[in-house]
Amino acid sequence: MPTSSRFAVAVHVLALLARAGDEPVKSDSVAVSVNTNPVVIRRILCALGRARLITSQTGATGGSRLARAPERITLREVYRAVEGGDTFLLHRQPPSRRCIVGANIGAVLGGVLRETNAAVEQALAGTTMADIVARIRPCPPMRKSRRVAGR
Amino acid sequence: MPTSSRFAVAVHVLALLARAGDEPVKSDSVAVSVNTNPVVIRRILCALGRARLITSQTGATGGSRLARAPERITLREVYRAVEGGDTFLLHRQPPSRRCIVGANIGAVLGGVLRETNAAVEQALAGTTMADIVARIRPCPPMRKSRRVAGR
DNA sequence: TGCATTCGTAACTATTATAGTTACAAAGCT
DNA sequence: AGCTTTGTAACTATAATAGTTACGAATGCA
Repeated sequence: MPTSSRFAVAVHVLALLARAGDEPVKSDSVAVSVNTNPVVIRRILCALGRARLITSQTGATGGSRLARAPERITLREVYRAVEGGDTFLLHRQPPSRRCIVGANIGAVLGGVLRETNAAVEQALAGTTMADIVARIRPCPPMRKSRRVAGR
Repeated sequence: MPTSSRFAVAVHVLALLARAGDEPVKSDSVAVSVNTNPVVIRRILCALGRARLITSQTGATGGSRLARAPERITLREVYRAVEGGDTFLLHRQPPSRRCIVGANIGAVLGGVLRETNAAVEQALAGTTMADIVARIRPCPPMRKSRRVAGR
């Protein structure tokens, strides 16, 4: 069983940006909503920026916003941006090559795990950030001039 | 990204038992093939026993063997036995409930992650230990009286 | 019955991934 | 110029996993 909440945090972050529309959102206000440290948020934002899902700007009026419409951002892209892609792993140390099973299990399992990771991505591809935002609440988007993003 | 090789090791272990047929396999000989410590193997075997996938016996002529035919053991069962089930997780600390996104993202993501975990299990359900063994090598099963299991 | 053998498990250490924190240079407004 | 925010480095803290040693309990056999 793994341990990373980065995907969940990334979706949370993008939902906040989606609700903010054109208004840039600062990492500090995101951190308040996510209830964590701003640097943790900036690391996620950085990964999302590298994946071209958001754009960020420094400066007093800076912050981050979505690079495209929420309808055009799938959870698959978010997942790849922050988790690198492969969730299911092989042995840590390579098995004994002197045993037929040990010598071949890597290749056999590799195929299975590749298919499994593909199934994950396919499942995530079916949901967009627009779907997420729509499910968050059946109500109009946030108004301007609030401190905490998406309040 | 997670970090557990238990699933890979468990499949490796079961492949060894499958190839051994009725002959009980000792944790020490499994450990040699997997290239790790016997206690690590025994912990996996213990989990597989709790899931009724194998049976084990103490004593000089003891060891472990499959509880049923390899055709009737799916990777889904193996996965649940050693990984508990949920690979995709939510936030570590709960988000701010004072923010609409924070207050609702848990429920929304929960649904998505449940579906994703289900997709994983469905993908794994399509392969049995018999498939794994068949792919390991197109050759007859091991002969008796070998020290290292499955050699 | 006594003994060698093996499992199951506790207890501890080592390693690694993730998250949290402090600090600061670089970028960008006004 | 001066204030603000991002991006990142460097460090600490926490937690999961794996590795190791040790030992009681179960089992079969002489």
